Amino acid sequence: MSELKGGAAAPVRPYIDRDSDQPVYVQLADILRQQISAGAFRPGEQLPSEAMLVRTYQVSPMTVRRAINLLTDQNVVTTVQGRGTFVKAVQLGAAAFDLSDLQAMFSDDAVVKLVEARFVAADERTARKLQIEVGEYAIYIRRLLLIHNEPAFYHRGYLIYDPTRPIVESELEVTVLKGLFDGTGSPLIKRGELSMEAALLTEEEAAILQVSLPAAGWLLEHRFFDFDDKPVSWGWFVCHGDRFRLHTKIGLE
Amino acid sequence: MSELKGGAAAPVRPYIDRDSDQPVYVQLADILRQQISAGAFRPGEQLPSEAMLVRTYQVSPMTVRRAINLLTDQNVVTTVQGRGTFVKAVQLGAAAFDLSDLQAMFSDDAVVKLVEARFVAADERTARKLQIEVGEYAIYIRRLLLIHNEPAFYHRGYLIYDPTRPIVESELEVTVLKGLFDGTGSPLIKRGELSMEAALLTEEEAAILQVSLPAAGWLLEHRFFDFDDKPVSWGWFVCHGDRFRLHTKIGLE
DNA sequence: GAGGTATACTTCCATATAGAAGTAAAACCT
DNA sequence: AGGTTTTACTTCTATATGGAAGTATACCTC
Repeated sequence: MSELKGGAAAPVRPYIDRDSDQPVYVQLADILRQQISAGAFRPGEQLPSEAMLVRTYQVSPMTVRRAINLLTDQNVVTTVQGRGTFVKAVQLGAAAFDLSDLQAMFSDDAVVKLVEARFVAADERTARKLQIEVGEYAIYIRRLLLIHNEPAFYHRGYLIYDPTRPIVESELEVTVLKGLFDGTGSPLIKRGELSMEAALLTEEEAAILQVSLPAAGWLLEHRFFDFDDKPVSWGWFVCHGDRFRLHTKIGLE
Repeated sequence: MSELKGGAAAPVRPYIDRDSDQPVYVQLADILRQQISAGAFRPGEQLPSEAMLVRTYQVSPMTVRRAINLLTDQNVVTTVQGRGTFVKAVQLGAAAFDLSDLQAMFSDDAVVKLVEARFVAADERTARKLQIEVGEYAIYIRRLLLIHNEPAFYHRGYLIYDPTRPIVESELEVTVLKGLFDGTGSPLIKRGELSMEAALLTEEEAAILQVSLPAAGWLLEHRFFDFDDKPVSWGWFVCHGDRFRLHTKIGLE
C-alpha cells in the first residue's frame, strides 16, 4: 500500500502498550515483523542494534533479546554475534508441511471401521521392522476411516504382540487412531519415524477406497517405539491423491 | 537400557558444566530432555517445579525458564500457569515434513536445463493466479533438473512480465532454482504459498521424466508474492514418486 | 455441608546489571 | 606501506530481584 521510494521513510511506529494483555516482547516482535513485512527492512539488510531498540522503545535489553529470539525462531531474521541482526530471505527449503489438516479430518464425522484383525507370523521384512524373530507372531490389522460414510483413509499395520501387556483391546478401539494424532492416546510411545511417498494404488487399496485404477495416492508409513526403544507398531496410511492435499506457507504475513 | 520398575529411581544426574562452550540453559534443557527420554518422567507427568530445579542445579530462575521455554518450543513439554510443567505425549498431528532432502538434491551434481521459455497470453486460470488480466502476457518456462544426467524434477511455471524491471534474464538463469531453496536468490520475494499433491503423471510429464505410464508422482505447486503482495510467479515441480520421499521424526531422540 | 477467604504453591513477565565473546575498522607503531 | 594493537561497536549469557497472575487446597464462617 504505502509507496516508499527507497529512502528510509520513517514508518509509523506503533508504541508498546503497557496495559495490553500481550507481553511486551511479543508486541515488539510483532512491530518488527510488521515493519519488515511493510518493506522497511529488506532481506539482507540489518536491523537496528539491540541497544538502539532499547532506546527507541524504552524497554529493557533482555526484553529486546527475547523479541529478537522469537523472530529468529520464526525464521524471520538471523543474528551473527558481533555484527548484527539481518532480515532473512524467503527460502523454499525451510518450508514444512504438517499433518494438521489430516488431523482435522478426524474431528468431523469420522468413523473408523475395523476391516480385519488377526495374528500373523512375521515375514522377513516385518520381523526386521518390528525387531522380532521371523515366524514370531504379530497382530495384523486393517482399518478404514470413513468420513460422511465415504472411505477416506485405509490403514494397515502390524502390532507387537505382548502377552504380558494386554494392549490388544485398547489398540483396536476406534478412538485410537484419533488419539494418535492429538496425543491423547499413547503415554507409552516415546518416538516415531514417518515417511511419505507418492505411489500408484494397488488393486486392493483402490477397491477399499472405492476409486478406479489407475490412481495415485499417498503412502504415509509410520513406525513407533516405546521407552525401551523397541518398535511397537509399523504400518501405513493410504489415501487417494485427490482426497488430500498438503498446504503450507513461507515468509511473512 | 536401564531397567526401571516403576519407582522414582534416582537417575544419574549430570551436573552443569560451567566451563562448557554450551550455554547453561541448553545444558539444562538437554539434561531434562534426556531424563524424559530415559523414562524418568512419563508423558502426562509433572516435571519438578522451576523453583525446585533452581535449587537442584544451582542456577538462576531465569535460566531455568529459558531451558523450559526451549523444551516447550520443541514440543517436549507443555506448561500451564499456576499448575506446572508436564511432559507431552507424542502426537502424529505435530509431525512436519520439510523440504530439506529435496534441497539436498541440488547440491550434488545438479544441472538445470531450460526446455522452453516464451511469452504466452494468460488464460483465465493463470490470470487469476497471477492477478493480471486475461490476455495479458506472461512468461511461461519449462525446466528440467538433471542429477547425474538423469531427469529428476520437471518444473513449469508462469512469471509476471514487467517491462520496467528486466528480471527476465535473471529468472532464467540456472542458479535461480537452487537460490529458491537456500534463499540466496530473491530479496524481492516476501512470501509464498505451497501445496503438495499426489497425482498421476501426464503423458508429457512422463515423457520428460523418462518413466513409463501409468506412474504416480509429486506435484508441488508454488506461488510467490513480492513486497507489494502481488504475485510474481506460479508453477509446479513434478517428480516421479519413486525418486523422492519425505522423512521426518516425532518424539524424543 | 456450602460458600467465601486466606494461603501456599505454580508459571510468567519485566527490569537492571555485569561481563563474555565476536567483528570490524580506526589508530598506531615499526 | 605493512603488520599489530586498540577501540568501539555488536550479539550473547547469566545473574538477582520484584511482582503479576493463575490454581488448588486448607480453613473458617454461616
